Amino acid sequence: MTRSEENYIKTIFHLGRKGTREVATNAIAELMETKPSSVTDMIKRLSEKDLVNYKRYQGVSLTALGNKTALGIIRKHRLWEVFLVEKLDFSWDEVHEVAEQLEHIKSDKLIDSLDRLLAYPKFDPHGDPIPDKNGGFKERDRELLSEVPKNSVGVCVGVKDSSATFLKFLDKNGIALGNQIRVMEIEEFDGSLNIEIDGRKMQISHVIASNLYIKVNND
Amino acid sequence: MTRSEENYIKTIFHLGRKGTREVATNAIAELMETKPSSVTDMIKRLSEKDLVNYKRYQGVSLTALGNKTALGIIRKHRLWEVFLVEKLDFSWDEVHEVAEQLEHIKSDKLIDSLDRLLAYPKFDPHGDPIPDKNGGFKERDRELLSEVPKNSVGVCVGVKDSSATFLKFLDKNGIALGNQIRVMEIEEFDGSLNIEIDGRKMQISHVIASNLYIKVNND
DNA sequence: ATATATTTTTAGACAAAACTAAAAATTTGT
DNA sequence: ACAAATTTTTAGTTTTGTCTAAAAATATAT
Repeated sequence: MTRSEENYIKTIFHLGRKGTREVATNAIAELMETKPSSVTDMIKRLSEKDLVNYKRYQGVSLTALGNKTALGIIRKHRLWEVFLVEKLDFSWDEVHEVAEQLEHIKSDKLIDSLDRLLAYPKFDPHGDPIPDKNGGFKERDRELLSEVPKNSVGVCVGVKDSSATFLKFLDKNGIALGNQIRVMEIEEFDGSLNIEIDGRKMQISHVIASNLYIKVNND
Repeated sequence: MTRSEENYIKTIFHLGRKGTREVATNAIAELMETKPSSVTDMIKRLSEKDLVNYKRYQGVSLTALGNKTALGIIRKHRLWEVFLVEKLDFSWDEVHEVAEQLEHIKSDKLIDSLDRLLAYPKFDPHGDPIPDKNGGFKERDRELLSEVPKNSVGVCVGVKDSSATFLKFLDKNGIALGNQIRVMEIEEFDGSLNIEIDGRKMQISHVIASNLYIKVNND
């Protein structure tokens, strides 16, 4: 598998998660910042290798093999992210770019040893689950902070948007994974929330709340 | 810089060390297991980028920029090798292949942090020096075991041949970096040596001795 | 339902990096 | 020194992955 093929597989996987099964050519092109014609070319190649199901004009989906491949790449990406944060003191907004490169390194021994060094982490620095060796992983029981009712109490366990911009914003406002959160008030008008987070009271916009995952207590 | 360009630069650097300044097209092709015509093509490209000095039929040498580039890649390669051995329990015969991939990862922060994690090592698992951030490094004072006189005493500090085959041979015979070595006898006939290594007496062939570096005491 | 807009695919080009085969330059042997 | 051998380069192809421009299929809107 070439680097480029791996990137396509990964993108198709991510687009397939959130939405319909069949992924549109244009959606892939947009996310990968490439042209639709290039996507069509690559899809044909992936199809020949039995990594995707493809019928012209009908979108594309991963085969079982493609899915397994995607999970392998995601496993590597997320393990490297944990490594960068835990061992090399990267902040959570700096890891993505480097992990994008490291995820393509080919060595089973390397990734298994890394997993061991990190003590078999189950989640990456953004709260996303890390597939195990066989591609298995459990989506953590979590909800968007914007979706839970007033008076909910829980722990911040992940972010939906993991762009550097959003993560830096959270840093600036002292919001981090593991923080205790209580929803004090939900504003009818604009959907903003009054929350208590690790003892501090603050107000956050609906946009912020809809990009934070919370694990609600006694659910 | 593409991966391929980096590999050429690295190869030209290594060939330039051991031998004449000007490196032959054929030598590069042989070491990289490619064809001379491919080498010529690439040399032209590197020349355009001012990484090598090139005059047709006259061989090739690195420019100052090319040299700096090579040292940067070698620094990364050797730091990753240390990481693999120290942190991931790779053996010294397993690191090269993976380091060949890792050396191409682009991130200054990554490599500086890795250097810190490893406590700024000066030598890689084969005893080769690791260039610092600015490309500076000191060749350790060392000699081939085959070159030192009878009764020399010292420490094994490196290998010349770092192929997996040779390294595994050394493992099997309990020879490792850091071992104390005394040259008891040098056989006129075939150049084989009787040595005492960490207390054990053994005989090694001239070929073995000429691939082991020793730092001789009181030199 | 049919014209319009959008999406997707095809066709043809290009750059990187490799190859083979043949030509040109250099080196070597006598 | 000059013919033979070797080394290096050129010329022309190939593969991967991209692009633009145009054609084809699908979706949408009145």
